[in-house]
Amino acid sequence: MRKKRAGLLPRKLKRWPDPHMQFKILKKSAKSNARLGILKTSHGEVETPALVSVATQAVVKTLTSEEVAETGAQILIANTFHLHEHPGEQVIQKQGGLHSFMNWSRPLMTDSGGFQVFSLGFGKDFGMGKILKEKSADSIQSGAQPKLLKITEDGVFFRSLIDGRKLFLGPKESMKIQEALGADIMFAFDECTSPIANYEYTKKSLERTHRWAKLSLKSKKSKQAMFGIVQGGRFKDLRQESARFIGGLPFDGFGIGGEFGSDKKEMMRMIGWVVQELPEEKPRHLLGIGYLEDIPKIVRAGVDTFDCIVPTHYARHGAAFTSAGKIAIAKSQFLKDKNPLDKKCPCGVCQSYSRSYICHLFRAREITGMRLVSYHNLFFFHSYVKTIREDIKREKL
RNA sequence: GGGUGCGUCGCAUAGUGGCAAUUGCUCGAGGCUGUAAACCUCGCGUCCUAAAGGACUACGCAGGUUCGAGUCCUGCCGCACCCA
Repeated sequence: MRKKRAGLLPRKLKRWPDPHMQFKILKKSAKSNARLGILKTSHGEVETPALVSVATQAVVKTLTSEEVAETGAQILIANTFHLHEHPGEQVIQKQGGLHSFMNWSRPLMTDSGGFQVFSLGFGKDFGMGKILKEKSADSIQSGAQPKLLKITEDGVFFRSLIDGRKLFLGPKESMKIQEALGADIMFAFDECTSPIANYEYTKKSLERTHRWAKLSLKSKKSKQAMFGIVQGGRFKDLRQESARFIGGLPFDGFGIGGEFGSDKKEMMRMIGWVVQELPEEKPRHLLGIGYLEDIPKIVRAGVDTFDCIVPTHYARHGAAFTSAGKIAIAKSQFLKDKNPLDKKCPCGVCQSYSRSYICHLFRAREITGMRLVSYHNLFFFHSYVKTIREDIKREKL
């Protein structure tokens, strides 16, 4: 089946590229689809399953790269759209590429800008994310365009967030930028669809994303690895079609993107449809999912890597994750609390700072409060994922 | 001693006849999943109500004018500035 599909590809795409990346599955769980693996890149190895920390603007917000490394981060993901705007890929290229620019010598990914097609488009128009939180009467019909973007067959016209100038990003442009940035793993340019997009819209978008996937592969000149992205929204046949199509292209791994319906069960079903169709031996990256409670589920579903803004984004909004649950550290009750954020946590923040102090920093709007919680949350998440890797090793998951 | 100006919900402000009263901050509650996010939404006189809504009390204090006063008038108190 897959071979047949591959036969439909243009001849140029038939040969697998020779990227500086390898994926090895060390162990498959007998209890679930979970796998223990190792992702090798020229900047080092990533033990999977792994949480990819988000460094959109070539920084994990509030932290230095050294600090990020201390939290147990193995790999980061930066963003093509944002870095193209700010400071521009040429600047980064002249500084020796993203690794050198941000002083991060471990593996790096770059997202393609496809998520911004959604977040700055329909996501913004309707004030919703890629998981529907409450029922919506709105629906995105085939042929609809977001207010501030124009989606064409060749790519997307954006408005700069900084000065309003027009920016164009398509598969070729995204590849060129990602090659200038020089991450170990790039993502194909896609359109992340909205949870209120109807079947027709999602299908048309999917076909476009598939064309873009081929063009992304075709435009690639470097030895960087590239992951294709599966779309198809909440529609089973589209998800499967997309997984088969993208899975049949000579990518080095696969991203599972797009909307994830309106509840966790639906999301897990959707991931299941896709994983079933993807080539077993290649890494699977789940894009932008990673609430703490999601992590064991997605790992059991067969996801190898996943990125999520939650540890850092929530940290800046005063939410600290602990073994006893999430706490809103800025609440006045914590001013009296001598304990660390988490008594069981061995991280540097929990060894040295009290809830009282961190609470004070938040209430006084001191940026160090955000730094301390970001560091702790990342440490906490990475430690948690490590226990999951151990669980797979010990056949507990 | 004389003159001028000002006193509004914890703080700061808007408000020159229809006002439970603007806005910001503080405070409180909620939200955030490939980061337009050190952000956003909501609440913030008291009481009743699930809510719609209702009742009461309020713009330094005391009087007055008026159908109606935070707004106009008189006196007092306090603060600031100017002149002696």
